[in-house]
Amino acid sequence: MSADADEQSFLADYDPRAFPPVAVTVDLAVLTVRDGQLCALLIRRGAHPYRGRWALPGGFVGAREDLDAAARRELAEETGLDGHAHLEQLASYGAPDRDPRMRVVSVAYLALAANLPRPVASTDAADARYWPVADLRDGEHPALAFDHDRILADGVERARAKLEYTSLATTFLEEPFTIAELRRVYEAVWGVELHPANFRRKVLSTPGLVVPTGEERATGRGWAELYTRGATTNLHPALLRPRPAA
Amino acid sequence: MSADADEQSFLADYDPRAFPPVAVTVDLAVLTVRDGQLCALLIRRGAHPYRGRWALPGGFVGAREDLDAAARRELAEETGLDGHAHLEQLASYGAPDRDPRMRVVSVAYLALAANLPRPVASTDAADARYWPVADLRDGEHPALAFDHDRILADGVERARAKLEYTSLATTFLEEPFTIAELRRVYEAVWGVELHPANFRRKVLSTPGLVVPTGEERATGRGWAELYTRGATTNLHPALLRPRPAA
DNA sequence: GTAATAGTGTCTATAAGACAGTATCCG
DNA sequence: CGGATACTGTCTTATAGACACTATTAC
Repeated sequence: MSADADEQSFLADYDPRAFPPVAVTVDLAVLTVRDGQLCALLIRRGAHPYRGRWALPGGFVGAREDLDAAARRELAEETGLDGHAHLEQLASYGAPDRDPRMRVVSVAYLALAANLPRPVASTDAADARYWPVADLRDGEHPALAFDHDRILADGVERARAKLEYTSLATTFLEEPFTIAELRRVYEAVWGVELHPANFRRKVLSTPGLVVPTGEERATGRGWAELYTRGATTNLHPALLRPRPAA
Repeated sequence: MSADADEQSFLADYDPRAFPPVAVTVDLAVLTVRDGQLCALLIRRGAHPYRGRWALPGGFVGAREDLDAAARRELAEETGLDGHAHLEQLASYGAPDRDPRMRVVSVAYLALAANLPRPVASTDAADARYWPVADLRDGEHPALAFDHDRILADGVERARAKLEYTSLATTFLEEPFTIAELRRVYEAVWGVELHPANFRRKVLSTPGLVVPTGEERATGRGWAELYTRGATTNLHPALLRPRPAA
């Protein structure tokens, strides 16, 4: 009741046996674009609970490990990522019953990477592959384990939103890339068709977004100029996705 | 090494004594606008560590308590908030040494509320008051306890960004309010001056953002029309803050 | 009167949506 | 040839920034 009741609860925390056991994990929503579709890396669980169900990759946070470091370690373990991928914290999920075994608070991360050849089904899981998120949404495949449907949905929405005002779309591509390839990333992530001419004008009129290499690449028909990522990370004004009618 | 090494680590978690003790807390960045300044609610710590330092309000997450529920409970305890305040998860902070006593992972929340008369210095802390965030930034006052400077800075930036594309600014005001009062919220949060005429046009041209009551209020000089919050929560197009030069 | 504020109207620059049109290549 | 793609250019509309102007009130 006194002014340091707050402190007493902290002191209670100080005794390892005085507070309820909680595990802290990181879960990863790893997104990439494959064959024109936004895909998420999923792991098939080999044991209970949710045995046989697909789940986001993730794992325990080490005793003296930073949250970001744990996410980076898991990303490397699950994808064998060598190049630079984007990694950012997404949100935390801690419903008391989200894991039937014990109280688990999961700090979810969002990772964006260029098309990865091998899903690395070796290390930690029974199976691993990239699933188109559109298929998962349609209920065509069973729901994910735990609350991972929700986490993945939040991650996809974060990625969709960030394409509007950042240069993150370029992290889905290997350098160098063409303007049309960049446009197809936007189209895959947003699930819409964009006007090629207007998209091109918008991208090239944003200083420092992409840097022309001077090279060209033979595409399906014709030749397309090649670009690398520029220094600009924030888009002003934004490249807004088409709204579902006004 | 086998396909369920992942599972083994989960089973290890299942034994409460087999994983390192971690405490999960919620910390609140409670923002309000007082006297034209964006202010944050801070609590003066009455005990070690960081005794006497100002800190964000927060506390332990109950054994079977959801994260959001813990944040709502703490907000009610610390502010005595009766009316509707906005509350959303901000991010999680889990550097291994952020609390000298033990491993603590804090899930931070951002709360926005209308001007609150009494800081409620009674319940949990030695002292409590609203501090203008501009003063804290200038280093005019000592740094906050733990990593709360960082959390508060992240919360302020989140609030600033969300004013651009949501109707959240209205949660800083009691109804009914004038367009000028709403503008002063934007000016306080962003720390800039806005053009009154253009701001008015923008707000009134966004359908459903504010609803005229038909009443008027005597202001300093003259009469101003009164409005209440509308149903629109997302602003399209956004009300972008002035950028520090192009 | 002056100073400050609420509110209206207008001009201009910018940017986006729509679309015409050329050049190139594949089949 | 038709069809698809890379790329250029133009027209229209919507919006934001800047600013002129009136009305009202406090002092």
